[in-house]
Amino acid sequence: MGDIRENKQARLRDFEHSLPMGLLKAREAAMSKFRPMLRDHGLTEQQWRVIRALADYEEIDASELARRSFLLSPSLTRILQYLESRKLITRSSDAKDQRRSVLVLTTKGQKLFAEVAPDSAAIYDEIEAAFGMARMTLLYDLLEQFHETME
Amino acid sequence: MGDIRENKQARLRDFEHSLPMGLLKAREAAMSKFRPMLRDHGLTEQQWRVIRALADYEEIDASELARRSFLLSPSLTRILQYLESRKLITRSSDAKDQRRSVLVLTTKGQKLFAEVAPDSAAIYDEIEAAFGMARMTLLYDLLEQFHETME
DNA sequence: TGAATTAACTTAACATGTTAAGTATACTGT
DNA sequence: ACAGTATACTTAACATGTTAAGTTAATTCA
Repeated sequence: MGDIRENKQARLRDFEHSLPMGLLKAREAAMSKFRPMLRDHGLTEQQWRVIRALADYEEIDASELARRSFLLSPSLTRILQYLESRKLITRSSDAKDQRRSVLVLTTKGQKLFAEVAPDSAAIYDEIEAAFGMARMTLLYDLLEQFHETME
Repeated sequence: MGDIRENKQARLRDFEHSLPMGLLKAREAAMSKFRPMLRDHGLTEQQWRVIRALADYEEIDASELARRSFLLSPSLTRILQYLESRKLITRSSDAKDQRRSVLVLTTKGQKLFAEVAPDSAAIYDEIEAAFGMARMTLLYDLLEQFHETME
């Protein structure tokens, strides 16, 4: 029972150093690297998540898009309205199920994606280089394990 | 160069499995355990962060409170107005520096803290038991390292 | 087959996140 | 002393988070 270990456990009891706070701070640290770049492209991080998900699929319905971009449907509804107003996406209703909307990136949307993607990748590369691939994958694995444990 | 490792690296390139998304999902998984309890007590997670920080200090000014609760000042301003309207805190201005407000938990606020704290601790215990102390501290350490690397 | 239920959104209401601008007080150097 | 600057908030404006309720279309099953 070393003091070091006891101190670590004690710190995790201190809410400023709790796991939820650690997750929040780590994410904020990461996103602060991306936000200025996205801002220069006129996008929020959530709008970029949607565009990125749309770029991966020819067609995708709103439910699937919400899952993949990890947004709640009310948020997604608003974002899709905005992206449609900027003519970055088009919506149509699924012929086989009129409840579903099918979203597609317009040419303009694809163009924007092509512009932002390299900048995004460059920042990701920097982060990876600074933190190291080994710790990066270890951290990601732990996050996934944690997520699974919480289910 | 095992395939397993290459796959992991490839997955981290897939934004749905990127580190920022992993951080977001892990945090959401954790907070979803706390939110219903906080809701029963009539608090949001941010309001609870503020109350918790206030409970740790006799007196604290808004800047320090923002740092400790990890909130931006505009958010904190609104939250303090709300908590004051519920008579959970009082504000006064620092005699030595009129720019600063000094926040203090009222008796009602202390009472609420005393009610919520055990429920919060219980949930934290469950999470700790489920995920294990070893992985918990490892994950937290990695998060701190990541945070430091990003500075 | 048609009333009840479910699914896929959308709207509403309120709280917070984020950036920029505004206000009042303190400090700094001449 | 005082003009200039910095600090500590506060306000504003817009976007998203979160929960609840509403709407329309599909599905179920008596």
